[in-house]
This record gives sequence, C-alpha cells and structure tokens, in this order.
Amino acid sequence: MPKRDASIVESDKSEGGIHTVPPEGHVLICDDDAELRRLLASFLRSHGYRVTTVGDGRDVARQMQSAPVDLVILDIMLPGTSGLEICRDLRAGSMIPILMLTAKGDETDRIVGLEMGADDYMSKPFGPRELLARVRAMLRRSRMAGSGATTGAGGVLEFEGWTLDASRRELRNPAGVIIDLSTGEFDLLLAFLEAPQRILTREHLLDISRNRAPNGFDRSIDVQVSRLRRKIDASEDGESLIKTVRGAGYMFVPKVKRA
Amino acid sequence: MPKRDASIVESDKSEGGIHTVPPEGHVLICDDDAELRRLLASFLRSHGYRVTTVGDGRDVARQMQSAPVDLVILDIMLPGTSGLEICRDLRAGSMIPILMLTAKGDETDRIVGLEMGADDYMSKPFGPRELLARVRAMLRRSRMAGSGATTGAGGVLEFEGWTLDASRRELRNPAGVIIDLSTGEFDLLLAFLEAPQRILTREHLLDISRNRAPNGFDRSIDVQVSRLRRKIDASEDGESLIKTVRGAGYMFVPKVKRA
DNA sequence: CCGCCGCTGTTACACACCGAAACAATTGCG
DNA sequence: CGCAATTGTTTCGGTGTGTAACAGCGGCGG
Repeated sequence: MPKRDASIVESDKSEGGIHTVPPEGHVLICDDDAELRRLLASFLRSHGYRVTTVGDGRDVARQMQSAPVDLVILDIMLPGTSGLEICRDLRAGSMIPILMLTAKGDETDRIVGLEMGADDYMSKPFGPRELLARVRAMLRRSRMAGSGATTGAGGVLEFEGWTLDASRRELRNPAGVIIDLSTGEFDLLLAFLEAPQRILTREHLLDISRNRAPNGFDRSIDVQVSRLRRKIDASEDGESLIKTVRGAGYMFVPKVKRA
Repeated sequence: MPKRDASIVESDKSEGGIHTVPPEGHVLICDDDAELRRLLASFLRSHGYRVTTVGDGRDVARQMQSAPVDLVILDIMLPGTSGLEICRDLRAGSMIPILMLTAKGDETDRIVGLEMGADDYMSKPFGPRELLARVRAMLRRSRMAGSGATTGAGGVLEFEGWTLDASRRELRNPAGVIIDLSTGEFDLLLAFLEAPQRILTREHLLDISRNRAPNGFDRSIDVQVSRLRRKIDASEDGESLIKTVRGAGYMFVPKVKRA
C-alpha cells in the first residue's frame, strides 16, 4: 500500500496531560486541505474528542470500517470523490451524523447537502466556537436518537385509545381531538412511549427529553410530568397513566402499540 | 491538424497505480494569457478533470465540434472575438455551462456576461479552491438539470394537495387557485420543501433563503415564517404546516413529493 | 423626477413555555 | 402518631416566539 500524504494522521492520542477530558466521541474529518485538517483536529482534541483525519474521500469508508466513528465532518468540495457522494454512501448504510463544510456563497451546495442527508452544514470560514457548538449538538442528538427518542422515524403510537403521531408531533385523545402539547411535553411523552412498563429515572428522562444532565436538585422533570399528567389524565378515571415509583422515577403504565 | 498545446490529461499526480481518478468532466478553457491557461489546466487536471485549452476565441467553436466538452471557462476580454460574442454563440446552440472570467471590479462586464447567458462569473484574481468550487457546482447543476430532479430549474413539488412550480415560482392551493407569494415567501417555502421533516435553524433558513448571515437579534425569519403561514395555513385546520421547534428552529411537517 | 405601492426588516408588545423555588400533599418508617 | 423524605402543584421570573405596526427601500407608472 502506497504511502498517502495523510491517510491516517494521528488516530487518538489524547494528550496525557493535566486535563484528562473524558472522551466525548470519535470524530472523522475529511478535507483535502491539510492545514485545515490539522487545525480542526487539534482543536477538537483539546476539547476531549478523539479525532481521525483523512485527506481523500475514498479513505472515509475504509476508515469507518476499521474503526467506526461517532460523527463525520466532510468537506463538500473534495478532489476525486465529491463530498456529496460520500455523504450519500454513508447515509445509505448508517445513521451517523454528518456535518458538511461548504464554501461560502454557494447555496446550491447547502441545499443539496441537506437533501443528501447531511445533518448540518457550516460555511467556511467558521470560528472554532461555532464548530464546537455544532459538533456537541449533533453528538447529543445522535446519542438521544440511539436511546430511542425522536428524530425522523415517524411512527404512530397508540395507548388507551390515544394516538401520538411522532412525525407530526401531534397527540389525539380517544375522541380524536388534537390535544396541544408543548415541545417539552411532547418529548417527555415520547420518551415514555418508547419504553413503556419500564421504570425511567429522572436522570434518564431529563437526558432523553432535554439533552441535559441533572443539576443536583433538578425538579424540572417532576414539574413537567405534572403538566403532562394534567393533559393526558384529564379524561382518565382515577389512576394516572404515569405511575410514580418512589425513590426510583416514573413508569408509563399502558400498553403501547405501533400503528 | 495542428498539435494543441495540452489536450490530454496527465493522470492524477498524487500516486501512481491504484486509484485512477474517475474523470469528473471535460473542461474547455479559453484565455489569451498562456500562463493562466497553463495554471488553470494543470490545477483542474490534478483534480480529475479532462482539460482542453485554446488561446483564441475562434477555436472554441471548432474545438466544441470535434470533441464536445461539459463546461467552458471563458475570459470575457479576448483579442479578436470578444468573450461575450462567443458566449452568445455557444448559448445559441447549447445549454453547456459557461463560467466567465472578468477583470476585477468591472461590474458592467459581469452583468452583461450573465445576460449573455453565462451561468456564473468569477473575477480575477481568484483562488484555486474557488475555481474548483464553481466548476464543481456548475457541473453538478448541469448534470442534475439533465436528469430532471431538482432545485434550480423547474421541478414541481407537491405537499398536502398544494403544488409549487419552482420554475414558474407559482404556488397553487388544493383547489388549484394560484396563491401569490412574494419572492421572500417563495424562497423560504422552497427552502422548507427542500428539506421537509427536518428541523431547520433560523440561521440555516436565513442562509438558504436569503444568502445572509444572522446579525445579532435577527427576527426576520420569524416574521417571514409568520407571513408564509398566514398564506399556506389559511385553508388548513388547526395545525400549521410549519411547526415551531422551540429553541431550535422550524420544521416543515408534510411529506413532499416531486412531480 | 416624483409619488405610489408592495415587500422586507425592525421594533414592540402579548403570550406561551420552562425552570427554580415555595408550599402542599403523600409516603415510608419508627 | 410524628417525622423526614419524597413527590405534586402553584407561583413567578426569564426567555423564546407570534404578530401587528412602523419604516426604509426599490420598482413602476405618471
């Protein structure tokens, strides 16, 4: 195998220095500009990410196979294989989050990028802060999707005569009337429906429905559960659909069917 | 037949053997500056393009006939036949993408160039990456226009009985009545239709529909969304086709079909 | 050149949403 | 029963969002 100018730069190598950051995730960067690769990689590493870089689109698939990563940053403009093709190919086989780098001013690229399945894009030039924010957000979302909740998968869920259309974010009561749910209420309910008859801790619920870590004395889930109960238990007799498990969390009681 | 100074590709310089870059397309460069010709040609070749160069406008037509190309890069200022004439002549007989090179700062040239049918222009001096970006974008657009599906030229998009004819910039409601949209409303709607069931941030919407970056506390998207909703939700019951995702952006809910 | 008119961005205000804190109710336990 | 821990609910302030109103701009017909 011929030596590539930068086939695999430095894979991991979190510096064994003072701030040992817990690994946030493994990021693969694909860009033909070596200097930019170096910059991005070093920046992300200093923020706790494991980073692999490649300079050629054909190495992406190869790299992914040998060591799956959590997120791909892809320059839309690549010599050889276009970033868009790579994006499409990746999408064909996985749900991995893709962040596209696009040239400033070419709106076609951005739209096509999104159509091809990129999850986000960023136009050059961009600041490190922005990059970090996006990477963080995307990884968070992806983790959440993995554990069951939201994003694309638009199924219809049924319980006790109620219907929740996940793709439309719409809830109907047994009578067929649309019950307005705030974003937070919807996310929480969805979290319950994804794991019925299971005890979900406050921490888990907070993580799923808000992408947040518990803040010590965080009671926001209690409050949100209360508000949700007010809506979905309105027409129920006596018992709540959401049972409290003292000392543990909450449990969604009814059977849930996917329609 | 006279020997042309550089008619055939030298293969990708990086490494011999294994991966031959698939030909991205055949580019014809017409410029009287031999040095620039050489530079452009060599750069594009190194990125997988087949390149032919000519130094005189009269050779363009000739070359096109003997070996059709996929894109023409044309200096607007040429001795003998003007670049503009060549552009017009090419346009008369084909849809081939034309990229005009103009002197820096000459606004008039650019406008005239576009009126003559050039697809894009680039003012000198320009960087190689910018060149590559434009060439790529243009070829992609042209390929897509050929295959029918897509953005720029006219596709017809359908959602919930509504019809948007992108080429005519015309929207019809389920009853078939034309609903007037301002250019801004149209662009925004198009941005949504290009990426349905996805959360688009205000920043992205602003970028896609206006080619603008958000400056500070820009609420223009909110307002524009509101205006658009007033029109397309008019005949809808209750729920808006454009859902607000608090803290994130907006999402176009219905499925979109290309007709 | 002028005034009209539609479009767009900005501002302002009302309202919905959420989280934290306060307070009430319930549970578990001795 | 009394007490502490835990949970339910209300209240309140900060923030995000919807939209009306206003103002600037540019096109277009006199």
